[in-house]
Amino acid sequence: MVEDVRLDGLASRLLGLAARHAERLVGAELAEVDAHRWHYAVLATLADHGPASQAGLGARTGIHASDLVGLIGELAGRGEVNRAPDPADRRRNVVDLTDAGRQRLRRLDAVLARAQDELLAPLSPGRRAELVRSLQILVEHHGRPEPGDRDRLSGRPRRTG
Amino acid sequence: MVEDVRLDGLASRLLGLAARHAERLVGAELAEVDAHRWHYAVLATLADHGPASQAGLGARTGIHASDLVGLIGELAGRGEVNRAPDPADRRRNVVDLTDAGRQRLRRLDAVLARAQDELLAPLSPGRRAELVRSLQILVEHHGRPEPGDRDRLSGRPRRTG
DNA sequence: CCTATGTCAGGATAACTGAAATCG
DNA sequence: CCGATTTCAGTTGTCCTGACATAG
Repeated sequence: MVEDVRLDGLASRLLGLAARHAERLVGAELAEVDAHRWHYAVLATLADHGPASQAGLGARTGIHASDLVGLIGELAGRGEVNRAPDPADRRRNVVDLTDAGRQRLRRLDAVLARAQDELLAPLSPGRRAELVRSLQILVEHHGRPEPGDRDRLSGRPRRTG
Repeated sequence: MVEDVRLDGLASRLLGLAARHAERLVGAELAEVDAHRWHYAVLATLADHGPASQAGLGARTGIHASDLVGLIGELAGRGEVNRAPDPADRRRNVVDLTDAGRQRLRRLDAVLARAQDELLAPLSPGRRAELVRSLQILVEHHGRPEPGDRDRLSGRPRRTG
């Protein structure tokens, strides 16, 4: 007799709301040190898996190839990564962490840890672990979105309609 | 020894990924019956709480007032809701479900239930309940975003940089 | 006078599409 | 010739701001 209200028990809606809170929180804390989620994703991936092509980074981070171009450009401009053509396959760029990048990552690791803690504050440690586990199961099960896997049908609201 | 990979255990990231999957899935299924998440949110809210002003609907659904204008217009155009000026407070519109709207909501309830089931398929019933509970705790704890509560600092990547 | 509501026009951003140039 | 990679230009959807008219 707790729920006769449809929206408040909808898993998909709760996921969206919680994700929005998380993105705001993390985005705000990263902005304070002049960073962005994507910056962290790239730096962390390079640290955890070593040098990679942009295509490789895209596959691991989920960041679209076309967005990676400018993103890597920014990080390279800050001297946090190195971008150089791959001698072995000259279509590719090899992207690698610099020392400055490693240093920055340590800073961002701390910021991220704080943000996660703030985000999960109302949950007990057991619940936090369970939540992370369930989310991992979900994203693994549904895999990465294949290109062209969008809604193929119309029916969205239009402001001009 | 399971995780030396930073991104894969990040709650904020997992929430974002899972939410994206959920939105795609629900969006695709709703599109098949020519509907949108927002349509369902409004119809369900009216069914659960009775007639409301647009401001009231915005508060309950989280849909922005400026987006509600066109949205209610669409639903009214389909004959699923009724929009009429409130005699008691002539700034307001009273929005109410029509019979067609109630009928459509029953259809959408079924579609949503199917989508939730697909979304949560890899989780046991116990895990599903736990997940929903944890998400509810999170969104309640973090409340609704107050107006003007955005990131006030710069530092996001720009394509033109 | 000040606030609430509905409405309109438009901005910011994340995620995406499409296509071109280059190379394997 | 086909496919992968990087790059550029542009689109879409969601959420949001700012301004305004009207009403309490």
